[in-house]
Amino acid sequence: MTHRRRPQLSSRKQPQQARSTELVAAILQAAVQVLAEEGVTRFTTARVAEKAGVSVGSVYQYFPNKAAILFQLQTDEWRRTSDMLRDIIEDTGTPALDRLRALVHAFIRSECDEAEMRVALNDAAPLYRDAPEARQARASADRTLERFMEELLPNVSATTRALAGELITTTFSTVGKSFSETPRTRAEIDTYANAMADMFCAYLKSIENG
Amino acid sequence: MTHRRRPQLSSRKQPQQARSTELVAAILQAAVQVLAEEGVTRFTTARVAEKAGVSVGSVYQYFPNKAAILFQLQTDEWRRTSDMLRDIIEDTGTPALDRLRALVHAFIRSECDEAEMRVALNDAAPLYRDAPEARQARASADRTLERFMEELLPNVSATTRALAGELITTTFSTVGKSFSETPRTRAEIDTYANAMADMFCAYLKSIENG
DNA sequence: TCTTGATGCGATGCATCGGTCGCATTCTAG
DNA sequence: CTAGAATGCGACCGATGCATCGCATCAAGA
Repeated sequence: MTHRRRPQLSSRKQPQQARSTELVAAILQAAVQVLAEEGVTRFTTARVAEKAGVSVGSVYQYFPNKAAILFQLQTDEWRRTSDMLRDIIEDTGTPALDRLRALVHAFIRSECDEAEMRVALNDAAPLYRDAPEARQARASADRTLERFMEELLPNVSATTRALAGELITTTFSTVGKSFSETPRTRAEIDTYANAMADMFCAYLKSIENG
Repeated sequence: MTHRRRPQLSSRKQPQQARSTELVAAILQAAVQVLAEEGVTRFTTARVAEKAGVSVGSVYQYFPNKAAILFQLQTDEWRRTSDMLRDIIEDTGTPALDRLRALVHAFIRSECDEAEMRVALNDAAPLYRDAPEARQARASADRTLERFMEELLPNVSATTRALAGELITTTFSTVGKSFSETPRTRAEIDTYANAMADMFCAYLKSIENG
């Protein structure tokens, strides 16, 4: 590993007047469209600006560079899904394993929604992956899942629980991404999510029983 | 989805004299180095040529474009790992579940070897992913795994077996990739691979027992 | 109304990259 | 030995992309 770029991703300045906040919103919305319709390789500041009905200069008023736009989209995405997952986890009316199943279903479904955009956003990862902001953002999402694992595996050593947690979370996240790369029907999604939940449940039971 | 490029990936012409085959080898070797040391974003034909001690023109004698070089690397990679996995699967002296465990271990280990190159190669996927050659290459690898699944789940309907097979294969391939993105010690690799194998075994048992 | 900072603009600079083309060099068949 | 094919070269071209900068426009308080 050597010369990977460490682009500045934090925003250049905050919009203050009403028109500028609308402008930023328009840029982000256009960015999503460009990403979904053209893919990363054709994702350029000029195209985003054009689709947003805005000039390139305005884009650079609020984003230090191209990667920052993509990182913003990814960050928003992470926040949305982590909120969604936390809502499911904290619904302490239903049994833990059922919540796990619901979790898997929700995640896979959400991955398949707007799949084009998500796949392209994933392709863009090398543009911001090495930035410190990205590492930090990922870390915060793990906290809630950790607590959920304590609930799922109360009678198990911390190390094996951590291992199982890491395995399960990276499984449903990476497999979900891969699954959503090809178009799926609603039925396919449900059967697949069920299979994955079955796998997790079987695994967890096998751990509890020694 | 719209304007994704469909680059020509098949080789421009075959080397005939000795020096030209050496040249092609030098190019591919240099490509691996550039990819590992600089990442996709800095992977250019000029840099590859320079590191190979060769001119750009010579590169284009045997590769129609940049994507073709990357695709060649990926294809070789796929062939190596699929050969390795087949060797393990066809070792009919050991029980099926042990072979599955060996499979997981071997794959994860190989992913962690030369991880830099593999991660970068993965980042390059959008450059050739949509090409028909790539789809075809992936399909052939599935055949052997299908047969292995028949051995692992003999008393199960074809549909559930296919589902389980797809889930397991995409799991250990995508999770392996994700796992190898951060540097790992040998011990970490083994514990993680064991956990994954445990999960698969538990899942398979739960399927067999209804 | 005037002033001042915020906002918006887009032509333009600068860099890079992918790929080509005409020519030089090396091999090999006859 | 020689002719012609294969190979190798690298300056160069067109295209594209990212980002900037000086200027025009707008908003809002004095």
